[in-house]
Amino acid sequence: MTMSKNSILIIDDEPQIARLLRIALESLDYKVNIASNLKEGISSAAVYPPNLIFLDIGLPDGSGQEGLKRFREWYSGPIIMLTVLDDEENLIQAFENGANDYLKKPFRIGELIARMRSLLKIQIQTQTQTQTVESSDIVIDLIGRVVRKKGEIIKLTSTEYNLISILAKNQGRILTHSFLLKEVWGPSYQNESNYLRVFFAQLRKKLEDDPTNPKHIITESRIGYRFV
Amino acid sequence: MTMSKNSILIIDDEPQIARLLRIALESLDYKVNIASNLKEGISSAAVYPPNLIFLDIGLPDGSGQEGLKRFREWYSGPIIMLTVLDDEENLIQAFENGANDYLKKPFRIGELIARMRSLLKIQIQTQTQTQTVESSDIVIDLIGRVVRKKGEIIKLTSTEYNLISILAKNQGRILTHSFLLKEVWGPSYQNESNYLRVFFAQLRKKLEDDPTNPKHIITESRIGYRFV
DNA sequence: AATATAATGACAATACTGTGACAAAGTTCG
DNA sequence: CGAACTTTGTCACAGTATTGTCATTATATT
Repeated sequence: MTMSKNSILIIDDEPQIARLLRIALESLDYKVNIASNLKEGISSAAVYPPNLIFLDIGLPDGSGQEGLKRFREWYSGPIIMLTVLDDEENLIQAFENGANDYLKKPFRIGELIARMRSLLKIQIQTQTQTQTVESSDIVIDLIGRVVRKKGEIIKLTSTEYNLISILAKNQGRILTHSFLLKEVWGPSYQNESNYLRVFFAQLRKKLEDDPTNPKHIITESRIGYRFV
Repeated sequence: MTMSKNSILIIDDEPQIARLLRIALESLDYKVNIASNLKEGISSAAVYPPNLIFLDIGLPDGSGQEGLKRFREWYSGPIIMLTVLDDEENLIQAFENGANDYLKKPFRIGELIARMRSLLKIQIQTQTQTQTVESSDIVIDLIGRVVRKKGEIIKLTSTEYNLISILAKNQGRILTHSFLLKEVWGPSYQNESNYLRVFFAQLRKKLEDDPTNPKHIITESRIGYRFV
């Protein structure tokens, strides 16, 4: 398996910082690439997309904020900004531009690694990629919270939408009753499986051509439901 | 019970902090709930799951770290820890326990909101690994609880799936009658080996090309069954 | 107050499991 | 080698648990 889950790109023009990071990260088995300016960083990431980027704000060939925006046009992984400026304005700007964290130099290496790991665990959802799930004539727009059938917008209540969106995000998988109840109603509702019956009936009435013969919302008896 | 997109739960025993946050967040149209201890916070979240939680580490009724762990048993949304301690050890522990950010009091409200928004944009990954067991044309997705044969989903009942999944997890190994009965039906069914006969017959009918000549579900006479 | 949405309970329809009877295959032993 | 025995496979049916449906009440939302 050559696809590593742990490739990190560092874009920083201060060699001591870059070296310090490389040593720390490589000792934890991360693969580290270093770029000393934005142009180099972008082309490195284009050739070999890393799983996470450290981006210095004070780069010689352009502001890091600009670089951040340019990365966000196509790069959806986590980006951690590094900076000597402790300027709230700058920090807010960075988050607005799509940064996932913002660390002030000098940073504590333990903190940096903890924050990096936390970001590697989660999945970044960028504004650019319109996350939709499609199944024949049904399209679920997870960002717009809109469900269409044959192009027509189907009006769903909030609970109905919450339910179908979880199913859609896990298309093809069976989701158990208790999981669905936990996700939509909260952990204290895990035995109220009649809620599911009622709401899936409504969803099928709205989404299926023949609600008595569902082709999308499939029940898996004694287990749960599945969306195909 | 409605699930607005912007409900925030604050768990903090300092009323001034909670009030400050409430004012700031409500002015941005977030719905704010406040709990002054862990127990209250957990039950509030259980009844009305928020989209993000602020959790103070220094709570009166138990360490915030403990609370964090308890939340992470079921709550998958973002959690931001608040603390007066600037202790790296504590911070690392928090991230290991599943925190998504860690802010030191007194915090700057602009920074707090920028970090909160950044977390609300992303989606915490819900165990989206995909453990599968394959055997020529049969693929068993252990997380999705789905079995495919030549790509087609084969509809299995819950008992059928329980049985085949145990076999799949122990691919190649012989599993005894009593072991299988114990695992699927419970320890008091260890002599009901006719159950196995019936259910394996059904599985073979669904999964084997020629059920009378099984190539995957193999009988080991007088011992048990095996999946290859 | 009017409307929309959610929760609840009762009942019918359906799917699944358990059960026993018997057939087929495999094993033991004279 | 073949009869007696043990184990495994097959089938159909009944009992049971789960699911779908509907009507009604509670709760939010406007």
